[in-house]
Amino acid sequence: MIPYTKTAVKLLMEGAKALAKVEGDGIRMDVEYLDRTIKKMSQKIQDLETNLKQNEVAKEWRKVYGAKTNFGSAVQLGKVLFDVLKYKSSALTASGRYKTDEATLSSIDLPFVRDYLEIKKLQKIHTTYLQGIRREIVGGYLHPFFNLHTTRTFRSSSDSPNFQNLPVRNPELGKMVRRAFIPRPNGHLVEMDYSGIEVCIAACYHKDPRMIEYISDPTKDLHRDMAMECFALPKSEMSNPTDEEDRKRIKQIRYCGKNMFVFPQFYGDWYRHCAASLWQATKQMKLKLRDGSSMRRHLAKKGIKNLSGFEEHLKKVEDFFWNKRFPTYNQWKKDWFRAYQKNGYLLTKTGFICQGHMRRNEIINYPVQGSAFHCLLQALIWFVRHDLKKRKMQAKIVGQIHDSIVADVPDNEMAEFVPLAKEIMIERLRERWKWINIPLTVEIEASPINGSWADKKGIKE
DNA sequence: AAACAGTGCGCG
DNA sequence: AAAGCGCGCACTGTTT
Repeated sequence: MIPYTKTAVKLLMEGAKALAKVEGDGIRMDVEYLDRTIKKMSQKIQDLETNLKQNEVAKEWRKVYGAKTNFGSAVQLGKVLFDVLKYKSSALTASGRYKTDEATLSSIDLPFVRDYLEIKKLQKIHTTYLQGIRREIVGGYLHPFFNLHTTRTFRSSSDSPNFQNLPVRNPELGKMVRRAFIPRPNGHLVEMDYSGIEVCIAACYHKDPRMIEYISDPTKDLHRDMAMECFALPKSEMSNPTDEEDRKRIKQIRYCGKNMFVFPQFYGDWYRHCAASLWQATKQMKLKLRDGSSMRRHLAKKGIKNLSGFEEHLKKVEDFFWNKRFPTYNQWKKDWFRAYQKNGYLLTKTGFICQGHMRRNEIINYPVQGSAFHCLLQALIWFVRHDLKKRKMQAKIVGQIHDSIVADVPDNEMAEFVPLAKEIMIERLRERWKWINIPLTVEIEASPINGSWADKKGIKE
């Protein structure tokens, strides 16, 4: 993929300059907190390891491997569990070895395996995040790199450390890491997030009227609707929560619809794979109905008794999704792929050409992923190279995560900064790129004054 | 010692 | 007809 039009080249050049400024400014870090937490974490992991090594399974492991024993080796673990102890292996890797990822291992009901997974998780936090970040801090500031030249789709990437994959989905671990990121004195860390930008940008390509309706009407909710269809639930089960717990229950089911059906389908997944993850989720996430009965039981009542029955059901859901619900989107995918087959390249809305040997799913996804990021990049360029400078503001952009921008804003500039952010990211962008014919929305969260990134909350506007 | 493939896992 | 897109980092085990 190479930049094609003049405007695309300009976007990359200005983007590189803006990001260089972001890298140079850096983000302030709470080094004392980090050092303290690294120490605590090392101790905790060491204790858990000592415990693990006394387990019967560990003894068996040593019997097999002797001096070569390495509790960090997933290959050894696989042999011990599946060859020696004869547990049933449910999946193999691409090269035919036993799979030992969390999804596979969590089905084995052994204290050893549970503890092993717990240690793994903590080790990831310790080495990749806490230590990995600490190593890169200079003079109290962290300067992650943001690259525009590494990615197939002309998104960005980040490294040393990667600022774009800090933990967040697990709230406890997310907070532990994000607590280390702080604003400059008397400032706020502010995160501005384009909501559902890839879905919006996809709609600018395919222009499916029913999808546009979903995006434009705030009372509509595609993820919830698809969760309902996937699990054969009536609307009453997914609306008007009775209490806080019920709200969480609905949220979990919606999460499954979003991340195990809707997004995978957009990216070119198919019903069997979706069925497998959803089916597993009913058990692993212990999905329930309002009366407390299990999702599996509910499905059984609907005549869906096992995975293959669920696959059949998902096949119908998928068919309806593409052929009845979003036929225009479906047709666009076909036409878009055919055009690539004929021409040998594709052109994105932001002026980039992708060429070379690509698979169908790549053809569908690259233009969307790239253009969505370019919206963010253009906004970031305006912030860094135009508006903040012109207004002589002290606010700084300190990072970027594909569809969100992180800024460090002095308390006395907040009232100016927030409306400016909305103006740049929504109005000005739509003015510049007329092909964006979908309303964009931006969610803004901020830390309290002098508070860390872990404490960010939605702000009143 | 450095490079590489394979695996797993963090994020959008 | 084919069958999730894009990244970076740590670690193991092998090859150069």
